[in-house]
Amino acid sequence: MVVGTQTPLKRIYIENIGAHAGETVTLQGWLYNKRSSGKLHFLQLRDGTGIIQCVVFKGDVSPEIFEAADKVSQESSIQVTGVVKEDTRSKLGFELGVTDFKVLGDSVDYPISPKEHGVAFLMDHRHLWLRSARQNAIIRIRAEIIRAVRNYFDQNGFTLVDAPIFTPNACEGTSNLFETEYFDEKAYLTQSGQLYMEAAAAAFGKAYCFGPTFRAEKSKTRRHLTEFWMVEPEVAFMDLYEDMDLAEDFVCFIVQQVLQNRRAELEVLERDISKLEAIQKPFPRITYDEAIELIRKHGPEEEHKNFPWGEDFGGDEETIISSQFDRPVFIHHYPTEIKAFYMKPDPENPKYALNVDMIAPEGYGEVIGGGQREDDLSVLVSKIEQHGLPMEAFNWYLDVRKYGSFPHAGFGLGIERTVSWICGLHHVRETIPFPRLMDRLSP
RNA sequence: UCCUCAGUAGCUCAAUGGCAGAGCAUUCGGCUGUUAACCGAAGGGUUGUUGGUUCGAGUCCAACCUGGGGAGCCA
Repeated sequence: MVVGTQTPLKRIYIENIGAHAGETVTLQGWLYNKRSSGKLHFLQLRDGTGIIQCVVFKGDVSPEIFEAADKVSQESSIQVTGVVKEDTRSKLGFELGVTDFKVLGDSVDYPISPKEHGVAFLMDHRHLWLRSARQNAIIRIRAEIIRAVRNYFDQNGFTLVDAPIFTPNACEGTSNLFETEYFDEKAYLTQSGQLYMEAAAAAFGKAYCFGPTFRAEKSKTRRHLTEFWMVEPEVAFMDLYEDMDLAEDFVCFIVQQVLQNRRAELEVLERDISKLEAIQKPFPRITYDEAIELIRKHGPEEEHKNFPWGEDFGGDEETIISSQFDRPVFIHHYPTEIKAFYMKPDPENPKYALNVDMIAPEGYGEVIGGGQREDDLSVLVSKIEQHGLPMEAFNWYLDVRKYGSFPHAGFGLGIERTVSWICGLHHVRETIPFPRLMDRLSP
């Protein structure tokens, strides 16, 4: 603050307005919208923590200030001083009776008007779109979910072990990776930190990583981004069933934290809160075979009646399964052959893997994928050979089995799909501040 | 990669093969309680590109470009 003789302004944020009723305060922010009525101007001021109506009455301010309030344009940055008044007509419960007003920064021809816009236009202006009440609510809920993720693991004995973004090889050999130059060799952007977490589990017992991951798939659906964030816990001496216990406890915690701390934002999004309040332990657990039966029994199309065993589920099938439950559902024991090489086959029936997916309710699809890892060195070596993967790239990974192998399990939770589900959104592109899609690299 | 729909004012959209339109935004004027305020006026157009059919094309045909929705792939 400037040291001087001027009266210091009492600057506050809109979210704290209730504590200042009757006081003269100063707000700084942007003009969200304006309505005018001859001798009255109603300025909707947005400061990032909320929106408040500021009433400029011609009789209360100088002609210059009244004129300035008349001319101010949408999204100009402004400073407003006035008296905080309780007012039942306001959604916030308070208004500001303006005594002083000035424009800090002009805004000429702001492109996003109060009326409707198309998705492409809004995505081109994503940097401005984030100012809108709805996008603001989504990103605040995303931040709350991420806080809950970190708090859960930090408070339950996990150590944060960051996985690298540059990786030397196509880790799982299943999906397309982004390739980049790394001095004189090729590197790939990580698709998962899991293999590194397995090494971390041997060092820390309980470990997790949280960061961006990348997939170069040409997927063009509401559930896919090329850059997305994943949290991946891995625990030594944990089996598949304890893995499911952990996942359901974790997801319940996230939902509870959002319900507790971001209710106002859920209301902005008109989210059905009762659907979230239903997210309680235990979650139903069904096998892949049982899931197939559900699809054949409840699928609306003819092709569902004959859904073949051995095929992975698409978005359609996931929706059919999730519609049978009011909370997330675990599907475990998929056919070993359709799962990644590191999944451990069930010793009692090696045709099935000790893996698990968690399908979110309301058709939001897979939010978690995980399971128990192959811990037998020789089995893992032959799996790598079967999948045609380069053995030398996995030498370090095999060391985890070579030096004191141990049963272990973990999972990965996709942040954007979780945000999409909890917010009740149609598309994951709104769940991340600056989405990266097949056909979108900017802004 | 495939299927499908669309592209007209800054934005969202109209216009039977026959004069290029509206709402919002912008500018000007009016209004002491507005809630996507309202009322009046003004400015704003190479109808995605190229070619074709036709007396005449925003409209019909072909190719291409861009975008939306979906599938596949994938998480």
